[in-house]
Amino acid sequence: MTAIQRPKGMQDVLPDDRRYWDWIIETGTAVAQQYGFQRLDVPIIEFTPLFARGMGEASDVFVQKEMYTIEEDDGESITLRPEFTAGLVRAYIENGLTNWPQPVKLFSIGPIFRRERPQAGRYRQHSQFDVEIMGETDPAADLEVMMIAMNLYRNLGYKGLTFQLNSTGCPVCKPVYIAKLKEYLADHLDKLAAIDQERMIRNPLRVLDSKEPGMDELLANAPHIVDHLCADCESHFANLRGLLDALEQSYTINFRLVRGIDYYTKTVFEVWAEGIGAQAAVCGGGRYDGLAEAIGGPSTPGVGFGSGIERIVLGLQEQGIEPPDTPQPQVLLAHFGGATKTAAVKLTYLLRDAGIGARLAFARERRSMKSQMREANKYAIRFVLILGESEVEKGVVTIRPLDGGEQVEILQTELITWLNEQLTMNN
RNA sequence: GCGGCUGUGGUGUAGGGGUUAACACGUCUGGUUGUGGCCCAGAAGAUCGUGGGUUCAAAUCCCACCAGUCGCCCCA
Repeated sequence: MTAIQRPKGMQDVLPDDRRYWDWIIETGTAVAQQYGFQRLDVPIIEFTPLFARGMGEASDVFVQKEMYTIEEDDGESITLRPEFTAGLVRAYIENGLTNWPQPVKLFSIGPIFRRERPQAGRYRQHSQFDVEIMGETDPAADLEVMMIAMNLYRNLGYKGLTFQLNSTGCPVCKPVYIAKLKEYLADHLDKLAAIDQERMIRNPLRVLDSKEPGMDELLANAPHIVDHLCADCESHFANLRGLLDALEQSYTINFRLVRGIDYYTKTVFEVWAEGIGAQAAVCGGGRYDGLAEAIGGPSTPGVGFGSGIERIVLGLQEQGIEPPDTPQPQVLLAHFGGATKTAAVKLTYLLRDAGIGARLAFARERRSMKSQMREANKYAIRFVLILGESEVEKGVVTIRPLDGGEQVEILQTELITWLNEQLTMNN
């Protein structure tokens, strides 16, 4: 029998990688809070219709088969969340946040699930840092979520990021544009690959995102949505750009940036990083003024983004950026079994209660000093506290500094004071 | 769902038909009685991804499957 393995597309986050996660989550939380956002967590499972609605017919079939959906005995269909936004909007409506002072600024962190074929930077379970503003149409709200993303990456020391920006219009101007795009593509049908011909029928905007060779020129000459926005969308977009310019935040207007789902309106954006494979977007988001209504709530504008933590980690590692050191105990208690062990255990917990991190050497029987010293060395311990028979008898502890300093003997009653002095030095 | 590449101790690799599968790192033990790093000595740890086939003989060649990985599709 072979040992059971983890399911496809699921990752174990080992301590070495986990350092990055903690750092990212900590940094993201700090940035969001600095902007006045509050954390709200929603369940990992929601009723399936929450995700099915609002996505639109084009993505319906394709997207839904990539969800982890469970049909329950009582006939309810539930789904492992494939995104954050729908759940947060649901919670906003269900818990009456509609009656809080508007807008409501929220963030969340956690796993999401998509049943796709894994590749670099794309896993079936991945985690997102997610930020949303509900109940605000001001382009300054769009700016705010975008800047949270940028701030996060900057605080992490990320280099070489590009802000990709586009507007996807609204229910008024988007259909008009799609018709124009379709018309143009139909005129050049012979130049389209089979896959793009399909896309043209199913979800024409996606043709803009085509990876087929030779599409650059054809698409450059195609109608671009920013030239076909209605007055409202046009001014929203101009306004947002003006604010970005005022902050001297560089960005690229990318007319090929599209989102496949119907609920997006006006602003769409991504942040791209180099060196993490074909899935270069480290962050994707936009405005979704139609979503709340689509899931049965009051019409409420919203804007937000999700940023994949695994991809941020990949990018940081690619750039050789190290997370800050995580705190480790700086003392280890060595002993020789029997009464010395009991004394060591007691002293260990005394230190821990006093807020001093301590590692206790484990040993079922008498264990050699050498072995315990080697252990201390492996974990970058600064002081080995030795409790042997003679120390226990005298009520002292021998302190062996591992940095080459002189070995000293201290009264056990003075140990905490002594350590507090030593450990604050050089730190 | 489709395609490319890859599967040898914990990790990284060598071995590309012939008896006990090699090396490095890591792990553990020891180098006198209670003292680390470096060094030295030793040990543990691999059904060579799984199953079939070819052959006197397979880690090695062939097929299938599985897993990983990269890309396509899709991307909320």
